[in-house]
Amino acid sequence: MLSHSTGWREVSRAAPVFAALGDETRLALVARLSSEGPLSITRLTAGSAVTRQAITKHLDVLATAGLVSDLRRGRERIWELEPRQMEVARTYLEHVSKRWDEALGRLKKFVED
Amino acid sequence: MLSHSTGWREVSRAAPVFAALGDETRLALVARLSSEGPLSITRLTAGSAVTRQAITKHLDVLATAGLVSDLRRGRERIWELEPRQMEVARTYLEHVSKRWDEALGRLKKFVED
DNA sequence: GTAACATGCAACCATGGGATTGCATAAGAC
DNA sequence: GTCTTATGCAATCCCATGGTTGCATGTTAC
Repeated sequence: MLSHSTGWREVSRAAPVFAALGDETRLALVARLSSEGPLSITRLTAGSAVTRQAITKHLDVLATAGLVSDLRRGRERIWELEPRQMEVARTYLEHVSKRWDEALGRLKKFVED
Repeated sequence: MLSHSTGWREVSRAAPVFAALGDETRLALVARLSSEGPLSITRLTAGSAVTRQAITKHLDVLATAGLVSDLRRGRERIWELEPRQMEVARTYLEHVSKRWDEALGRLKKFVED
């Protein structure tokens, strides 16, 4: 993909975040962490249908996207939400919506003239 | 995955939308459609590095997620943004952030008591 | 009607992603 | 010290996905 006028920098920053959120299991993990607060891997696994290892991999994906972070407490590993990174995705959507409205405005003006 | 107390319905609705947005090529398509307005397949292909067929497939993915819609104009197929579906993703992120804040609030109260 | 253009359809290929199983290691509990 | 619990690591499997090429079909232009 060539560098394009339409904010390519933003695209390549936001896409991985969306990709990380674009899986039901991961989105459910984000939901649980947001409502129940920081949780260990085994606790997160207990509420899910898949294996602990699968959950671990999903958490790694979320961590790579900057959506969660971990800290060690004794023998367990606690994961918590990193809501700042979700802002990247949210503002991106707002940005797109806004430009779309502007495009509609231009079209309307064009038709009227 | 078991039906869980944490808004599973919402999760399974929002995940496909995030998944559709989680690809650089597709996100770039969304960006172009938002800034330039409705465009045909060939026009969209012209600004991209991949094949027309690849672009078509990506548009199909976006359409399945409800993010774009198409209409025929003569021999060409015009694609335009469907910003309503992006609201689903945006409100989901807001929802998660809000619950996270509440969780922090509960934690703070717990520590203080 | 014929040429050029826009798109559709189908087969194919390579890679990555989601999930599993089995075993190893580290840290509390007693 | 031993047992149990929480996690890490690695190999493996299956399938979805992103991309391609080649050819067919429909539509506009002249």
